[in-house]
Amino acid sequence: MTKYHHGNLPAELLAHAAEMAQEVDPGAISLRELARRVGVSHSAPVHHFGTRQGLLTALAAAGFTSLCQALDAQGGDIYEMGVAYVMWGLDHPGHYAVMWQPRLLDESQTELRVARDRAWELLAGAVPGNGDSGGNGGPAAAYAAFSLVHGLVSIWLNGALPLPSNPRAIAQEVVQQLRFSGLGRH
Amino acid sequence: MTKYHHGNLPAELLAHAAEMAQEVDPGAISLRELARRVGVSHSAPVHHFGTRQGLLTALAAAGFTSLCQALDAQGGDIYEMGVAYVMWGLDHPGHYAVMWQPRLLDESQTELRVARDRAWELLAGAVPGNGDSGGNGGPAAAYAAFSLVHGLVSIWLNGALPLPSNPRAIAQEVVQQLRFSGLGRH
DNA sequence: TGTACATCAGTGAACGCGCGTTCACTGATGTAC
DNA sequence: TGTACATCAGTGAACGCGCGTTCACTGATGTAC
Repeated sequence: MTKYHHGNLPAELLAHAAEMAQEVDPGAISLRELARRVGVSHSAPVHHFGTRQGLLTALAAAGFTSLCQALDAQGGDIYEMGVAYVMWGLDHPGHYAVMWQPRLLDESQTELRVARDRAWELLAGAVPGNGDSGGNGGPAAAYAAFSLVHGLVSIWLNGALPLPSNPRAIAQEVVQQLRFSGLGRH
Repeated sequence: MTKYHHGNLPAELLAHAAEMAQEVDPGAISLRELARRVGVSHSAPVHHFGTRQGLLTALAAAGFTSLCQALDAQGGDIYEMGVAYVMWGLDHPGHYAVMWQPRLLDESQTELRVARDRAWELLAGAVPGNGDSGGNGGPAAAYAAFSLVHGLVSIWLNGALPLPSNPRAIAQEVVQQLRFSGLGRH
């Protein structure tokens, strides 16, 4: 059953790391506890990720890649992307806890920077008036959109406010509270 | 110079704890490092706060109390309160890092719950249609307002986006992006 | 089909360290009389 | 003014623990010939 060569250990380590990051402060994740959970020697995570920071960085990069897929599927509609962003965050609490925390991450990792930049382009690019075409939205619209969805996810994931039973419905209403210049109500 | 009885040690400990919380992940704050910085024995913080969690809870409670003062000074205007909230957060990064993280805190501390509830009432009470008077805003307006300001502070404090040189001006614009039912543009 | 060898994945012992918490203590302050 | 005593603030030694990282290693796999 337990093979010496696991075959997919890095992926399984990341999956368990995500689980841990959702239980405790991500800064408190330890490589040894991770190894224990996966049932592998404590040096195995080191072998694949080098350091604690390396692990968190890989987790964040994987998160951004997955988030991009979710955003891409929305066809560029700013409101639907907003809702998709929130729902993705709720579905990936462990990844989310680490993604927007540069202090925990190794910025020299290309994979992280690429995936994060891509996600940011998708988000900011969907804000009216924020693209290359110029417009009247200005940077404030992009700040507002990102703050709104990031804030909502953070509040719910941190437990600052209790997670309601119908988060999607509320997320939809909340996103509607943004007035984008030049856009009517959705 | 160094008196045995310090006179104001708890306050000084909290001040240094706030400094530390702004440098590192708040989950990584240690009582011993705090004591070292203040130049006091490592049991002194224990004497005053009991545990690590007790220290963080006291820090959060002090933050909420201070935040309430800042919000109170805005005369109930929702837009000005939003800006004041953001600016308070930027001015108190250490407190803020801990305030909306119930996982780190001891919820049995009455002082924390009282101060936090008070802050929440001030915020939610200022949202149009969210008071006892009923109205058309609904809970989504309150969610949106809180998400927006909390998100903006988080983004800037975490370094997810660089802090601009004129945060207040941007915060003002960002808050204006909210459309509150029954309220015209400010 | 078989052998030699390189490469990769995972192990487990060892290191030094900082931590939270406990405990009996001492120094300082204040109050009763 | 002086003495006794209670209370509070802060000390420092000691405990056991889990951690990140290093290192030489072994087991498994695959490839060249």
